Amino acid sequence: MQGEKLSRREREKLRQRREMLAAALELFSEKGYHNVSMHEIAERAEFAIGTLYKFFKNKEDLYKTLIIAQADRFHEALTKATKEANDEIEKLRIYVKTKSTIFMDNVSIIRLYFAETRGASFNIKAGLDSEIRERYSQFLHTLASVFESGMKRKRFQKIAEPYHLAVALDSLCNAFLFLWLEAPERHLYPEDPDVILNILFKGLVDP
Amino acid sequence: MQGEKLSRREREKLRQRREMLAAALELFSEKGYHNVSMHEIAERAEFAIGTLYKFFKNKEDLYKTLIIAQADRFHEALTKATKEANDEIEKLRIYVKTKSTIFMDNVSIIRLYFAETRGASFNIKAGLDSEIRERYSQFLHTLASVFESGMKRKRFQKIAEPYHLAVALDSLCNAFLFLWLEAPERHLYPEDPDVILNILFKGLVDP
Amino acid sequence: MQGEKLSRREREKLRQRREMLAAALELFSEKGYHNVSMHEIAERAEFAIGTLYKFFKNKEDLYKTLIIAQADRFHEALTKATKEANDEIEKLRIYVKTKSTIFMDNVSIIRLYFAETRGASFNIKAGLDSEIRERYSQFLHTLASVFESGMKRKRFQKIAEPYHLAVALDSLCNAFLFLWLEAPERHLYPEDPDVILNILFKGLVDP
Amino acid sequence: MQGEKLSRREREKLRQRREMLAAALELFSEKGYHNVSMHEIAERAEFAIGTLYKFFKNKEDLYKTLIIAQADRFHEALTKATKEANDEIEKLRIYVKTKSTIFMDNVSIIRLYFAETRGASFNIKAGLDSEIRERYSQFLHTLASVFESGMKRKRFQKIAEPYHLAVALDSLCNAFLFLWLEAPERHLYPEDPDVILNILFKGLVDP
DNA sequence: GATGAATGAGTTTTCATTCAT
DNA sequence: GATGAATGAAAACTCATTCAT
Repeated sequence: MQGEKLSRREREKLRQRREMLAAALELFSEKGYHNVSMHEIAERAEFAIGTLYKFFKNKEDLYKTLIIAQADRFHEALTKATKEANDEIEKLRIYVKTKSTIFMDNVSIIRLYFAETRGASFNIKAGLDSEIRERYSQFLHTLASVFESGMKRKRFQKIAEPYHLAVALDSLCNAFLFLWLEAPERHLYPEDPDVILNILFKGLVDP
Repeated sequence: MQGEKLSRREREKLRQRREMLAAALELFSEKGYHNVSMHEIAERAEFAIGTLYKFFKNKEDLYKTLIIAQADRFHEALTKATKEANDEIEKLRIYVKTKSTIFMDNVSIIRLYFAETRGASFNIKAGLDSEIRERYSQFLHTLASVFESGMKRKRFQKIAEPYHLAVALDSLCNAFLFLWLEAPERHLYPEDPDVILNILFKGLVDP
Repeated sequence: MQGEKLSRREREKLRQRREMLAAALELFSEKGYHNVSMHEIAERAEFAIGTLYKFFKNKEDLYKTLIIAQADRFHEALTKATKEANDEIEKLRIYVKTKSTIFMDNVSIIRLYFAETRGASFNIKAGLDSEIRERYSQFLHTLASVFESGMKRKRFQKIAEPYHLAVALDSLCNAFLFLWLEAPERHLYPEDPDVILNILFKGLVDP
Repeated sequence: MQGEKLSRREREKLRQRREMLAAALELFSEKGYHNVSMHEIAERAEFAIGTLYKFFKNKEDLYKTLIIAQADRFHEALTKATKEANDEIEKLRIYVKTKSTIFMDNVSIIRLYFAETRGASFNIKAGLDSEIRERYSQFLHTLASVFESGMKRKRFQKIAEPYHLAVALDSLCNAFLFLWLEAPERHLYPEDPDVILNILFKGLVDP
């Protein structure tokens, strides 16, 4: 993408930044925003506290950068997932599978992410909320377009607005993934995306 | 239930307690647990800080009391809602309507509640989590029994486990309610519970 | 002493006061001045906090009253002890014995007392120090008079000022009693007052 | 002992630490542990409160450090004093003189020290007590050995156990020094160690 | 006269942030 | 450019004391 070559200096900087973000991610997801100190992060990243502040203007900035980076990573992967197949039904199946995998592999970040999108954010003033939600909404539109094209191609019935269906599918995924998160032994979700899709695809009430 | 009359003293105490909880609720939901100080709560409630500590032994106790009281209130109302009609479909419709009403009328509490049940509830030391989730799970079983009896009575198809259907319905409600919360002007949800129920009732894919 | 009859009202008051002082003594000697709250004292004495303040104008006053009352009790008993025999040597022996008994029977008060007379009093501003020390000094004069009369009657050599000898004897008693207090099993003081008196009576160095 | 040169940084640190301890010592001995706040100490030492906490992890740590450092200093000086002469009587004379000098030069510390070794040392949670007393007891054994060797060399009569004589001598010193402390104008102790030694050396009662 | 609810000043401690070296 | 010592605002919580009932 970025065709320009980076100088050694710049590459070094990027590496440092990544290390700081990695340390911060570990700590925030282990203990939560308010229970992690900047000193702790600096120490874990093996930088001086002053250096940390050279890269991020304050704790909130660091946190925001982190969350947005992760959210982008997830949305990108999910967007890509909806491009994988030609058939819309298959697209949705891949989407659910991909989402499950991301979720399982990033449990701690996911918790942070939901704290931001759902919970009473500690952060209202900072506007992290809106930025994250904006991106989330953009992603939902991508997902909605799958439903839309499916309807055009008569693969799906018009039971609801495409955007609403996107909302519905995503919320079902989250709900079942959380179910699994809280009691992995009882709810063996991730192995079968069809549990979720069935609910959406089949009618509960006889037509 | 409580047949005994309360003395004036006791009634006064209860009123004070309610005022403190109300002030705390406002502040917590505005700014989040960690960004609210006990002094702030005391001031908003128009009591001295010492008085606040007479009623709640510490900040966590106050928070926990608040969350659990509200959760119980909601679960009770929702449980009652599922008893209102005889027909299962009608039960679900009433459920969705009731949930919407509660949601709209208690936006700030709802935010707090979700921070606890969904978000990285690092907010507060362990314990509240599990207590709240336990109650939530109990409620889901109540909701599941509606699906179960509906299946027995052939009103519903067996497209998924009753408990999973309960999870699905509740998560759909939450998702659409949040949608409305974030942009009330665009998504006119609450007027029509059938948007949600349609998704569940009708099949997206032709059988 | 006080010939005047006390009314029932007054007797009742005195009883209450005594109960408060008793509760305070227990608590102060268990946990120390700063680790006891007025509420605790009121509760232990089974009075309301307001009633406690009717009797003592503040915490310091209560403490002061308590310490002085106890000191007086001890000084009185010790003064009486020096009157018991005719012979000065015997007087001293009785003094040491009495002091031991008092010490053993009132260990916790003694600790408080020494905190006041020796330690860095928390209380310098209040002048408890000086009041207690004044009484202590008065008592030492009483003890000194035993040495003085013993010298006049040629029972004692004039190895030092009578007052200095009083200081010496009392400090020896305290030292050995503390020795016992800290390790009762190793230093079997109280059984033998002569250990102390020997040191005073016999010369360490050959004349 | 410490052959290594300290860097400027380290020397600076040590100086700061000393200043903090000096400020703390002044305040503690003026007003007692519980009547001194960490803010007060920081202010007197002319550091920010946070800096104080960089050096001592909490108030108790600061206090403990202070007391033990001083106690060690005194015990060292006194132990050295008992090695100065060959003759035991002379050793004791030097001991008394040294103790007087220390006492006079360190009145405020001495007050604190006695609060800890004698007074109801409720001041501070357990632990300091025993550590200080242990060291004191060790020192008494050193002093006792002077008496013991004096007895072996027939310089002293066996009027009591060496350890008891050590206790006696030390308590006599303390008693007379406190006498002077309270009323320097009346009791001109420090000029003449023989007042104390006479009491020990000469018999009060004719043999 | 007794009561105990209410008060709020004061305490210890933490931690984000700055800036001289 | 990196460092980390120094800062001090702010938080949770306690408790002596008052005063309306």
